[in-house]
Amino acid sequence: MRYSHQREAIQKIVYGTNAHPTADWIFQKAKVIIPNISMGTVYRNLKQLEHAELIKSIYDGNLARYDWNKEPHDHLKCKVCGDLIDVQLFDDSIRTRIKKQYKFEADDVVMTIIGTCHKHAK
Amino acid sequence: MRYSHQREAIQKIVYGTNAHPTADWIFQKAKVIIPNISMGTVYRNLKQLEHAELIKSIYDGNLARYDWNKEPHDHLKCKVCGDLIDVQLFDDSIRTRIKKQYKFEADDVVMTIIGTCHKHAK
DNA sequence: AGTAATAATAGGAATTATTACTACTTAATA
DNA sequence: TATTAAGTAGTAATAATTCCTATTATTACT
Repeated sequence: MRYSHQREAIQKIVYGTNAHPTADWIFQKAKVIIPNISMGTVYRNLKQLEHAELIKSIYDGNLARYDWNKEPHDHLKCKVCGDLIDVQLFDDSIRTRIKKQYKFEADDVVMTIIGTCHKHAK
Repeated sequence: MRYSHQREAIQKIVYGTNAHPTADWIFQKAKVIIPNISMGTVYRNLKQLEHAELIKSIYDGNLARYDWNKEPHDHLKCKVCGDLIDVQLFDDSIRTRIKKQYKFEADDVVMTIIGTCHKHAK
């Protein structure tokens, strides 16, 4: 993977937020630095960065979001404000359990807990 | 919600398979029964059935799938054959734990385990 | 049974997220 | 510094889903 100004900017944008940004959000930020950057460049580089394991992609419903946090972790999704909050719920023991119980070789556990975050407590 | 021939057909199709069908799969099946049914009708009714809690929707990556199984359950997604397998991994204790630990009111736990199913064991 | 009110439909256009294509540009390196 | 192949901008294409509108069908009320 050859260096590019565009990819460096995109990586810095993802690394600079905890907001689990979408491709479009990243595109808007990138335009400030590189005014004529195109959406295709954003998608291509996000895919490359993911492939190089420099970022992770997560699905929020039918929308892709990106995360600099490469450690296995889960998300609390607040249905009021839409926030995605990083949490650490399960350790590696889940993989062994799944393997034993279902004869399934687990690579990745993708978990999202949908509910209401503390900001909207009544 | 008023009766319609179309909705009845769509519900029966979802109830008649364990394949976690997509909207388009359901559309193809529905056309056999109602040749000039339209995609909009399929989507509208799937949404209504979900709202009436007669079916559940699940996201497989960025693609919506539908499930007659309304009990809380999780999915093993095989990355080789694409199959989604229903499993029961966690009980209600997870909700209490999430509430205590993160002050988050959990409604639904959406979990997908990505890996390789027993059919492709080497 | 006949009719009025309105939910639901078919068909197609519009939208949204994402990918593909292509001629031009730029980073790596010999 | 000249070569070459990866990367880019700009735009067209695709896929999934939603929206729109004139027409149809179900239900409620005579």
